[in-house]
Amino acid sequence: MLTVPFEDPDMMRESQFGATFTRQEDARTLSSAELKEAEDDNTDREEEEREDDENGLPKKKGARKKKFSEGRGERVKMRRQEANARERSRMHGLNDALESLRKVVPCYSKTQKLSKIETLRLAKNYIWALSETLSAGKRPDLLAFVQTLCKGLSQPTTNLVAGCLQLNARNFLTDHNGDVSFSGRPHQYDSLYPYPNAEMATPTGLSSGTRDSVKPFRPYNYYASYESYYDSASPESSSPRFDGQMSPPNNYNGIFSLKKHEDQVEYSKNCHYGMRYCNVPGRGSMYRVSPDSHFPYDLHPRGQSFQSQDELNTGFHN
DNA sequence: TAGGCCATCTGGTCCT
DNA sequence: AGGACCAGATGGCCTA
Repeated sequence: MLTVPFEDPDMMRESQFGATFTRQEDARTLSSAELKEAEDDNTDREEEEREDDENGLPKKKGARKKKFSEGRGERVKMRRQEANARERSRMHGLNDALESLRKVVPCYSKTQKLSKIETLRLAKNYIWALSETLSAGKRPDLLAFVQTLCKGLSQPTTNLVAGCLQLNARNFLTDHNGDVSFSGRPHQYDSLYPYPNAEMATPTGLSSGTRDSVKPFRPYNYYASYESYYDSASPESSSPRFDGQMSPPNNYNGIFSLKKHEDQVEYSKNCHYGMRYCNVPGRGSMYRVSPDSHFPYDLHPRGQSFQSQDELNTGFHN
């Protein structure tokens, strides 16, 4: 099926026989004359190959190829063009889907788009991190979360995440193995935990208080904290490798706070972010909504303003 | 200038 | 036969 009108001048930008045109360029449309010329070229080449035979016999086995009738040749080229158009359309659809993914993944930025591969990696990390959070049933370590997000991402992307998080990228750079390691205290970390009663497992010593326990402050051992929390596996465990690259999200939005981009309205409509944590009829929310909810990881019922997230966002947005 | 990323073309394969 | 999907090739653009 033709998904795009064949006549669509934009879609039908043609670069027959190898030439390529970018979307911005005013690529020419192959004229029928050019098509005919190309066809003749091919036919001529075939003829030459046959004539090259020293015995004067056709080089190619079998009966001499039936010369395309003009009508058939045109039809073949037409089908090629249609196939090209379909392929373009298909790839555009794929790119649209990728763009959608970019928007729901942390650190969406219109100006600094994540590459395709980085988007996929980040999405995978994001899913993995969220899954871990859910299965753990407790508040995860923020840095661990970030580190998980950055696993396998490129340096620029990691920096981007860092920028979003207002953290120093050095704090969660990857080592040579592609692992994320933390080597310093995130000075602004406390600001991410504005709730005095934070009960989740926060980086040791960083939360202003916990109900479970108060762990000693170990400023240079966050990775250990990360490992303990995500001791099951790393995102890599389910994928072959990361090529030692890591990529960072653009803003803190999807994860620790709502993204403040143009789609925010849509989020509200579609149970995006905020949930993705949609209300469950009769229960208010499918997740616990505690009065002393802790920003990054607590879930809020749709409709409630993510005030705390917004507050945090002010610090995260570039 | 090299390398990364991307869009497009193209031919092959599979499926309906 | 024709469409979807895929991967390789190619060339343009951008950035370090």
